[in-house]
Amino acid sequence: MSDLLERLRGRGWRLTSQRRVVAEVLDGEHVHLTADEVHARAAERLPEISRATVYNTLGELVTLGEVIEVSTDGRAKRYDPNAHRPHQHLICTGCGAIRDVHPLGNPLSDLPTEQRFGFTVSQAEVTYRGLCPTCAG
Amino acid sequence: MSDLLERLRGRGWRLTSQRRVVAEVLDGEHVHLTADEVHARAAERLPEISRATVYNTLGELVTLGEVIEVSTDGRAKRYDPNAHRPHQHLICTGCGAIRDVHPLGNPLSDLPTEQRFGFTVSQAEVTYRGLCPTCAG
DNA sequence: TCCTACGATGGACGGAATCCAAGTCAAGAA
DNA sequence: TTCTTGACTTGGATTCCGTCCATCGTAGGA
Repeated sequence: MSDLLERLRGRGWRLTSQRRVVAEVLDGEHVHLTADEVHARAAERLPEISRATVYNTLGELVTLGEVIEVSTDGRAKRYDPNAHRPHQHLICTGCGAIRDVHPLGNPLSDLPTEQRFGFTVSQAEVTYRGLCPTCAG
Repeated sequence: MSDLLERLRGRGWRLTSQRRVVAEVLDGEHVHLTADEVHARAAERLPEISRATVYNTLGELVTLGEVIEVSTDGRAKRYDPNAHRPHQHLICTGCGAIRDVHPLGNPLSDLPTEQRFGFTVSQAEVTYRGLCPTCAG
């Protein structure tokens, strides 16, 4: 993600301090932050950044394919900067911790044609759930 | 799901008219309703049922394992009464339509031990996305 | 340096879900 | 059958998450 800003500039992005800070927050963290968490971390460096701008920027990054939006539960969406390596997620049902995981095979190929009902299926998202070592005690 | 009410009674549920109506709505519909849709259908039979009661009852049914909660996107959760047959979901990214699907194999077995990071993994949920025949035009 | 269109701001707004205090009632007890 | 009680329901307030919008500011080209 280090050359993210260069790539964005190449796509005609106006490089504002707000966008730079949001991109840096995502770059530095290999976790899965909510929009509000991104806003909080961004505000440490740029105190007057608004929530609307964070939402706008995250939405743009998702549209550009630089960040993946993960809605694991009914709560706040999380933003995953690891967009260029296909992966799935493993979530602890105790504490909510999220890990990127790489299952075997391609989940998409497990859905036979007669189970697609005429849909043009383009994506398969797998969420594994269980207890992490800490929560399992 | 026909003997659902009997099972619930056996678990010490107080059998109120509201709970009966919510269970019947889910029983009769083999689709994936939102809480508000359940409330609307329930209100046809029991006009004064409140939204809070519908939320309470749905939450209890989920806790008891009689209904599955599906949070597909950032929208309203959907409630799937088909809880006793393992299945996955195929969602149209255009109109939001949901279908139950049965992929080959067991998704859980695709996650090798070294990718479990000490977690006790108990569930794998697969969401396929694509365009339905109507939206693909 | 100036211009201007694109981006930022923050407060209002909206949908979804939860919370809470007060009222109601299912079902066991007598 | 009636009584009693605690579980259940109610609906309005509240929270949470996210979007919208009119206005202001500024990045970057001329």
